[in-house]
Amino acid sequence: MSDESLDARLADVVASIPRGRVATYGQVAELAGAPRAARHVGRFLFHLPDGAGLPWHRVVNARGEIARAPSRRGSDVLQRELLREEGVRFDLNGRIDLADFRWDPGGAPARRRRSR
DNA sequence: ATGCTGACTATGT
DNA sequence: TACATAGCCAGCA
Repeated sequence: MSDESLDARLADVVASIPRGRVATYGQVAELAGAPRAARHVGRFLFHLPDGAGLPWHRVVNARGEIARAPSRRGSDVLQRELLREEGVRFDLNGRIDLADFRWDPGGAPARRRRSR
């Protein structure tokens, strides 16, 4: 198996992130079959075209913060706004509480916070 | 093949 | 809690 390239699997994983949830780079990498390739996830997203149709904004770093790219400057602002529209709440530090919004794949259907 | 880079993560101070 | 350093792995020159 794994005939497809890692990028193809990364795309599949990112596309699987449910709305209103976020996943860390390491998490996506692990699900794609490369537990230590968190950095590669960033590279993959960087190469990702605008019309890829992938929820790239749902991928954040392990601290629950939005990573910033040298060339994609401004994407961090857009990302934060998109997430906020999906119901993701940011704290005063501009960070996401991963304890509540981190995507739990395969497991339970992730109960929704009573933020409503 | 060898070496550098990087939208990262974990650990130490 | 924030900043600094080391380790990782896959892509690219």
